[in-house]
Amino acid sequence: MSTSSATGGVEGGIEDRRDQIITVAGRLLEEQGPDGVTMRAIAAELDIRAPSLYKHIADKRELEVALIADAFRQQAEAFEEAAQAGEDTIEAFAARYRVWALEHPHLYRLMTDRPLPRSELPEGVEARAARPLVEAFAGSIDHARAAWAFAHGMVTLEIAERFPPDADIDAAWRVGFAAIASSTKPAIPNR
Amino acid sequence: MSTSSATGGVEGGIEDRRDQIITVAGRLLEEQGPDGVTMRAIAAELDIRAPSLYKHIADKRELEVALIADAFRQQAEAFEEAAQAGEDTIEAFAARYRVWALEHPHLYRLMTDRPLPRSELPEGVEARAARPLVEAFAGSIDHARAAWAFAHGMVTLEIAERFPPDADIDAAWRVGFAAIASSTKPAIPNR
DNA sequence: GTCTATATTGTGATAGAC
DNA sequence: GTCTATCACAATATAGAC
Repeated sequence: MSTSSATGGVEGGIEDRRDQIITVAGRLLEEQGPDGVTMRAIAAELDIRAPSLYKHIADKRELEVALIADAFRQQAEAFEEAAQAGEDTIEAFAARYRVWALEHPHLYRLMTDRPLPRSELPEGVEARAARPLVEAFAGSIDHARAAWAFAHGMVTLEIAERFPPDADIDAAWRVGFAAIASSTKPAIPNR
Repeated sequence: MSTSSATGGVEGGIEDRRDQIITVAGRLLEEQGPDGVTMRAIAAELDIRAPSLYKHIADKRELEVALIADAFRQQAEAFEEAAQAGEDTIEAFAARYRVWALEHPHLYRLMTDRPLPRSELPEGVEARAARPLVEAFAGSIDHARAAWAFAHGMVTLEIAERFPPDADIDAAWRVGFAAIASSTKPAIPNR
């Protein structure tokens, strides 16, 4: 996990501690879910007491913002990696999106189920993660958004275990993305 | 809201109180969000003390299950109402789905963001709510599921206020559903 | 930069009297 | 069926010593 701080600068010893705190918070989030991320638990992992954390971060919200910023960077890297490997089709991005989300289900929820703290996020992180998909749709923002909503719905229902036990999730992905991917450029491979 | 109890029977005075409790819980959920639904708050609305609630329900989970069962009934009614009015197209169901979800955002989340307590739900409620959409897709369960995922993704991102402020949400609905609705029967009106 | 002590606030749930 | 009293637990955060 890349845990570079939201503020970005390198200011010495306290910055290291801050990074440790964020890293531990992220690990607790994925291993134990949101309820596992308490100030006490974070502190315990670092062998200090909870009040000491407040010398490094203002409050718990600051931690969440840092985790969300990090999540966007990870998503962007996954997409950019795919593009560099020549896998810049809509289907390839969908596959990456699904894999990343299922590998980080709690982080995925943290970054999607509430309004984004956009003013506190580093400039451009959201746009960077979105760019490859928009480009794959030749700049059609509405199609890109529809594709995103479909992927988000699928991933969300899969994470929440809300599909019926016998559902063929792969099949739903296939027909859904086939429909949306082909809607911009009907009979031509999408690039 | 139809608050008939999950057990179904009419057993006299205590059943009425149970229904009142569920009704109040549902109202608090929508008015104040999930954190507003505390046993103390429910009791206060009914002018009794929190411990008295436990003479009518076993625990808080039983309340949630009852609310979810009720939510399915409401959705089913919305779809069946549309079908009876001759609005049995995929687009019409999508519109109903969206409206219902946006009118009951917290209830919608309660019923979608965790695994369904299927064994505790009255038989058939889930299938009844799903049937109209599956029929509109001529029985193609994969297409119905893809359509559901798209609608769920849209509604969820809308409720969470996760779209960028300038996003044209209606446009995304249009292109997304046009793609999915036309993927089964390309050039023919979908019924 | 870490500590102890503590404020403050909250939750779901039970025991037992009436 | 309602009450009072209370348990058992947990959370974020601050004050002030060292």
